Amino acid sequence: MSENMTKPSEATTRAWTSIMRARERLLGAIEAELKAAGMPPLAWYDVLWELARADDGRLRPYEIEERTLLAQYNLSRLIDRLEGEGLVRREVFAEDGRGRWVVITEAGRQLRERMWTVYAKSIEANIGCRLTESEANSISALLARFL
Amino acid sequence: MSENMTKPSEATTRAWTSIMRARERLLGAIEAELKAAGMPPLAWYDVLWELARADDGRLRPYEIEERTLLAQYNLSRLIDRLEGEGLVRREVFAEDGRGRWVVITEAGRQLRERMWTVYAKSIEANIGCRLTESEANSISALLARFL
DNA sequence: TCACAATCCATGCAAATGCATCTAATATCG
DNA sequence: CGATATTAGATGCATTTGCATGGATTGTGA
Repeated sequence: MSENMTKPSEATTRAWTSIMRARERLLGAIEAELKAAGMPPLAWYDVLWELARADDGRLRPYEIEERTLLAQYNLSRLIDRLEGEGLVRREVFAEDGRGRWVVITEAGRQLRERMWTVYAKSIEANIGCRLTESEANSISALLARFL
Repeated sequence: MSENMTKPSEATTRAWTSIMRARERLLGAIEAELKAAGMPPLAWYDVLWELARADDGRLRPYEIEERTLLAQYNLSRLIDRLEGEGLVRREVFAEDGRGRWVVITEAGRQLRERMWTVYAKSIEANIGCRLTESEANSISALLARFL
């Protein structure tokens, strides 16, 4: 707990507010485009994507949690909604009676793909077209410090 | 509306997820430290800070909205809460009967300062100490493309 | 000037979130 | 083994958000 008491530099503070604001703006734009296309929120995509690329299309809730950074209680209820829409289903996890599998359904895979057609265009229109490849790489390399 | 149909590159997509995740992690850490110190959420800070540095310590709601990127209806109710705590007060805006002033109080200024002592430490501990000055500058320069 | 549109902010209601806690099952340790 | 702690996930409740719309005022164009 021995913290460094040094105050952040101007540059550090600007970096922080840039991260906050860029995310704000970009997420706002992208979510708006998804919504305009009649698609559900981005968090649905994140979960469906993690499931779709997992072995057998299934993960434990805590695994989804780690991969998406969703809070446990939020994920639990997001899965409720996804299940209600028939996009995933919960199955028993035999090796541990406390655990569950969350399995993506065919409808879930299809929705994810349809979301991706919109999402991809959005990412390109809001982000890709404003960065060179090397700039994009710089961003992910620099921000990797925080992951 | 003629959109570029090109799909985003790998690098672009990674840049986007880096932004989302870095913000997630950093905000989580910083909000947790504020809360641990008994402080209100970061959004309160943002509003108080914009007011504190504005002329006469006051702004119109729509000005706060622009500066903080808060949604209009969220800001309206955030101001309710701030007002309830005596941190700001609303005053009439004589030139336009639709408008309002939001004025920071002395208690508001003091709270902002106390929050800053915690917030600054958090920014340094989570961000500053992981970046050189030039890296921090690179981040803000690159992300400025989106602002 | 008068009808109509636009702007500023507030608010009712439904949905999502945060927090604390609960249940059920498993792990640990005497 | 038995008591206790820990883990996985769900949930009740209060707060916050999102969406649509409302009320009040100002701008605009015939």
